[in-house]
Amino acid sequence: MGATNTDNFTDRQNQLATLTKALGHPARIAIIDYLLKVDTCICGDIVDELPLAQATVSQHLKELKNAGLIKGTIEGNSICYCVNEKALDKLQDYFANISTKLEKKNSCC
Amino acid sequence: MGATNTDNFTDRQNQLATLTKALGHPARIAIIDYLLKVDTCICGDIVDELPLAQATVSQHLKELKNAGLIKGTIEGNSICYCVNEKALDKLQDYFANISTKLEKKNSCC
DNA sequence: TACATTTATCGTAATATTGCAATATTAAAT
DNA sequence: ATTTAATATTGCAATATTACGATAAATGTA
Repeated sequence: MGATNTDNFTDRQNQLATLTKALGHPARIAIIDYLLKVDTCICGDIVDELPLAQATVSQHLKELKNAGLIKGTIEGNSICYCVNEKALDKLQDYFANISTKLEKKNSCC
Repeated sequence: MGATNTDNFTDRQNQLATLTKALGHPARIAIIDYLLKVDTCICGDIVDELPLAQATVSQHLKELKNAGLIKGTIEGNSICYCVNEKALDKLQDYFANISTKLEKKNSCC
């Protein structure tokens, strides 16, 4: 074990879990923060911004990319990482939907 | 290592990471789905709903509770689990905020 | 061509997560 | 008091994650 059982859940559930899991680390929240803050997405500076070694940051970027939350394009010598709007929109939809459901609900606890 | 370095990130970043991490498993998404779907939150049935053993479900519930995403109140013999609106509101705010930031942004990748 | 810069990958150690059977705990019901 | 039920906890094995140094790969520059 240690491996997540995905077979018995819906695609939607697995997809949402993939996205939220990818965000489930302060370094990766910080990366998203940074990408939203800077105008240009010239991104070697992510490493300088974060309190982690270059190899570790690269790993976190890879996870965000695998989950589809960011995309990277080669820009000469370096790489330009940007947030992927579509993935973040999915998450926004999910939580917005939850909020509307909660409004209609009578809280019982 | 294997332990997340939280010291060098902001409280906000750590809090958001805690919340998203707790949602980062299909079983836990499924639990939230279920809690939002049912009217009454009598909740021993979560175990019946999920394709996992009772011990495993209990563990997932514990993680959601630790993260503050759900709360459980003793209801006689059993326990009533409900979503915690406040925590979900925080997440909604986070993603809504991202969306407004993205609208103002010129996408570069 | 040689060198510097940037990013990715490999190897490895420490720790965390996932999952379940078995067992414990707690409260209701008999 | 016993028994039954619902949940939680423990113990354990398999796997995943986190972090970093070292190294590789790729590209730009002297």
